[in-house]
Amino acid sequence: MRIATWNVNSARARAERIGDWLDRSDIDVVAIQETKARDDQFPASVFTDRGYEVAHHGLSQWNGVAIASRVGLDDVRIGFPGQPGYGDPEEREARAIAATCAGVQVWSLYVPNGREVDHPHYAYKLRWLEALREAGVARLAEDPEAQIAYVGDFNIAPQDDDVWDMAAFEGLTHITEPERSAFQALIDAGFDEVVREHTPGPGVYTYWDYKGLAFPKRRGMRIDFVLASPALRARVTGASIDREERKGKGASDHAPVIVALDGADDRPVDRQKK
DNA sequence: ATGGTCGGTGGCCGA
Repeated sequence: MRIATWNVNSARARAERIGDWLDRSDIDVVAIQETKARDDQFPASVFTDRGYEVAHHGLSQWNGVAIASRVGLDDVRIGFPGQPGYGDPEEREARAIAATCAGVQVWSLYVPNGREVDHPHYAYKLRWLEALREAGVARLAEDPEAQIAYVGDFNIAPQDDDVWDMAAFEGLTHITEPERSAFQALIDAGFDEVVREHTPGPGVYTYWDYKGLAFPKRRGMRIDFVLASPALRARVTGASIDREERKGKGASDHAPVIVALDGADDRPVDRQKK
């Protein structure tokens, strides 16, 4: 089984590219972030026309998350227990959706950006991550064998090598100690990050800004991850970052990130169709 | 080449 996560930066603007990517990528489950659509605007047919079930959660032109699966899509959940809102703690943004696909609970997560270190959005980001950790701890306490994948755009570069130039990020979000601690706390809670060991850096990224020819200049960031509970972590056989998808006109600023699990239809990641 | 990012929106904001 192959699970992917991809911040598409608008499902509508990216619909044709998403379809083309599905056609060539042999993906069983894909978690999508930043659909930038309400449910009534989401182009579900991109997925259903190709034999995927899809669940989408979008409240406005901001955020928006989805999961598509061709191996079953059960027990869809909107938001995680304790997920805070921005400003009004009761008003949750469309940043988390989950579904159980072939026995794996996949969470498509769009972690708040943080904007600036002294901005309220930054404190919100840290609150949001801590609440996610608490929800994960509670779930694993209930069922230590649960196969849970926390996947998506974490908007954190956990290591210095995860940005093209640390000096360029002085004073900015994504690389601060509290953000990195919040990410590490998820790992310490039992959700190991499984992509890096199969895609070692430096210079390996999942996001490149649209501005300033960042992609051709190889100025990127590694901010999209797959975190796996212990039972799921034991099944991971490989991972890859589809850097090709960042190329050309009409690309998202994020590349898809793919993880392979053991299973009857598994095949080596380095033999995947391009 | 006197510009040099997108997307959604509505006449700017968010990333």
